[in-house]
Amino acid sequence: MEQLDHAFDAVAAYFSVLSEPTRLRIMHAICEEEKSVWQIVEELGATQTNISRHLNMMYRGGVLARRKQGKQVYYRAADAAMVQICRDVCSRIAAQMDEKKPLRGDLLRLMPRPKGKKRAG
Amino acid sequence: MEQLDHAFDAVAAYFSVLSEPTRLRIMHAICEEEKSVWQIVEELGATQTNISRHLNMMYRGGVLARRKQGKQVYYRAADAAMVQICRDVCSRIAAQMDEKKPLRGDLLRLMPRPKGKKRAG
DNA sequence: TGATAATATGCGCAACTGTCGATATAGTCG
DNA sequence: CGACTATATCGACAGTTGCGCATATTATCA
Repeated sequence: MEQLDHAFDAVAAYFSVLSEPTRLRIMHAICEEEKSVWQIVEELGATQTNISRHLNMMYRGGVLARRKQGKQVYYRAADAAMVQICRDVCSRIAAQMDEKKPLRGDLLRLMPRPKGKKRAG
Repeated sequence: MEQLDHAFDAVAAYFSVLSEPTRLRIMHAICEEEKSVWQIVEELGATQTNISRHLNMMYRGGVLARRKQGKQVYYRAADAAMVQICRDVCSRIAAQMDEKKPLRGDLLRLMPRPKGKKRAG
């Protein structure tokens, strides 16, 4: 029955991708629209080496998709449901937190939805 | 604007709790009903030291709740929504996986719901 | 072809994390 | 109180991870 180990490992690996502040900032930066590596580097104020490594890890982990155009590589969220899961976690943390904490408001503003896309209705 | 750092740190910390196979096995073991530390130790075949440490970490991280009864301490999922997030992630991973892989079926069977509780029809 | 820009990678280091054995604490029973 | 059980914590160690520097790779342009 310990074949389930592989399943737990896979889930843990997936959560691991999201368990790092820099990678969450990346998700936050590109969840609305795809951006090039350098755009992300400037927006986050981090080193190119570091961002590039995180982006590649997230890509291999199935969290990000990428597109090559000329010299640039554009990254975007691979899966809208994944971004939604991030929002859900933000809601959970905010929920068990004092309403007056500014952190609570910040949490609820993370990972905004793309603006161009309208839901039917 | 870098006050958001705290928000990202908080979310990363939350995901970190779920980014470890042993802790996911614990979630799987107790998501249906609360269990004592020793029950979990036996079910997972791990050392008491290790399980106890993980349980405490998950408790402090807000993922588990606990109840003391005599000598035993019973742990349970603190938040049904959290368990649902685990299921969502399982679904996501399974979705981008070959249907014939047995791992896919395993993923979809993780974190079963409590049997006794019925939703309003 | 060479020069330049955008991105990825090898190496080393410091910090963190999961694990274990041993032990400490808390609760129950006699 | 002491003996016993259930759980938590301490100290150490190996493996992992995030980071920066330097460098390699890929693509465009002259």
